[in-house]
Amino acid sequence: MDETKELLKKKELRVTQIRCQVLEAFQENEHALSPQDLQALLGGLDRVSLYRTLQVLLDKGLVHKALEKNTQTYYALCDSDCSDHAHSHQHVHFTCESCEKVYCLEQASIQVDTKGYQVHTWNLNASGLCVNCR
Amino acid sequence: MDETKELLKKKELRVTQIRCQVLEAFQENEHALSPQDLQALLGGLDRVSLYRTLQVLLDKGLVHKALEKNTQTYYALCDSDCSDHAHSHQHVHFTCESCEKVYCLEQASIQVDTKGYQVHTWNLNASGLCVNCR
DNA sequence: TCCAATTATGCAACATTGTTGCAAAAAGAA
DNA sequence: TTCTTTTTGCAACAATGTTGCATAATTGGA
Ligand SMILES: [Mn+2]
Ligand SMILES: [Mn+2]
Ligand SMILES: [Zn+2]
Ligand SMILES: [Zn+2]
Repeated sequence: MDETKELLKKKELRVTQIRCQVLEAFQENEHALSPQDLQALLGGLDRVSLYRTLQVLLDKGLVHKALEKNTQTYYALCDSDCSDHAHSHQHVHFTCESCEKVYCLEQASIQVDTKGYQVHTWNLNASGLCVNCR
Repeated sequence: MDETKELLKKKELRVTQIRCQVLEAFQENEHALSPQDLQALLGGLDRVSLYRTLQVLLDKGLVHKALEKNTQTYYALCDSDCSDHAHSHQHVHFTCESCEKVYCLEQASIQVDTKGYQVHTWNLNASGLCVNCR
């Protein structure tokens, strides 16, 4: 059985064409994807269905929002230990100025002192040159 | 002469009503403002004129984008040493989960190790409780 | 103070992104 | 296959932002 089918069944989601296609697109790309990227990759699929598909994958902890920029939202696959109620995404998101891809840097370490402001979550969007373009 | 008029003249911008109003709104609020906030504060001014005004203030280094989230862009006053070609905004932006205001934390310190990715600029959006709501 | 040149504003129209309601289609269980 | 439930696709709508163009305001100088 397909890997994507397994993912969906584990989350008790129906296996549909669009969900498989979207998950496969993520698996075939190491960088985050915007809804527009997905539309281009998957060839003119319905916008509404795509947004609803992404919402379902978000809700079930299969993808997460990697970057929200300029009305352009990017998504990336979650870690296998993410679930409906426990999304843990305290990692750096990196936009390459050369290839314009958005990467999740799970391994990056960060230390912040916000002096009086009590931080619950943070979202660090860095940009520069990725390992491939450097 | 008004403080806002001086700011505009220093940047060789014409002194107009909408520019003064927008700058005053920023001066009277310690937190960042969205175009929608400004429309509400300044009472139904034209949307197009507001966006063009913000763009001019951006271009001249009078304001900067504090946060871009969910098609909602916030702006805040620059430091006095910002100019057309030298915007320096490597500071933390903080969204309070209680009062929903967006603050610039110039004093916060941050250290990131992105292991192989060469960071030119970064944008840290933290959320939690601000000093007033804590 | 008024004029002329330049710049800024307001309006209409449009673009993009995303959402909602609803009927038709597909998926899953039996 | 057949039935029930869920998902999809379409139309319509909403919010945010942009562009072109005519009108209005600003500024420097007569
Ligand atoms: Mn996740
Ligand atoms: Mn600035
Ligand atoms: Zn790159
Ligand atoms: Zn607060």
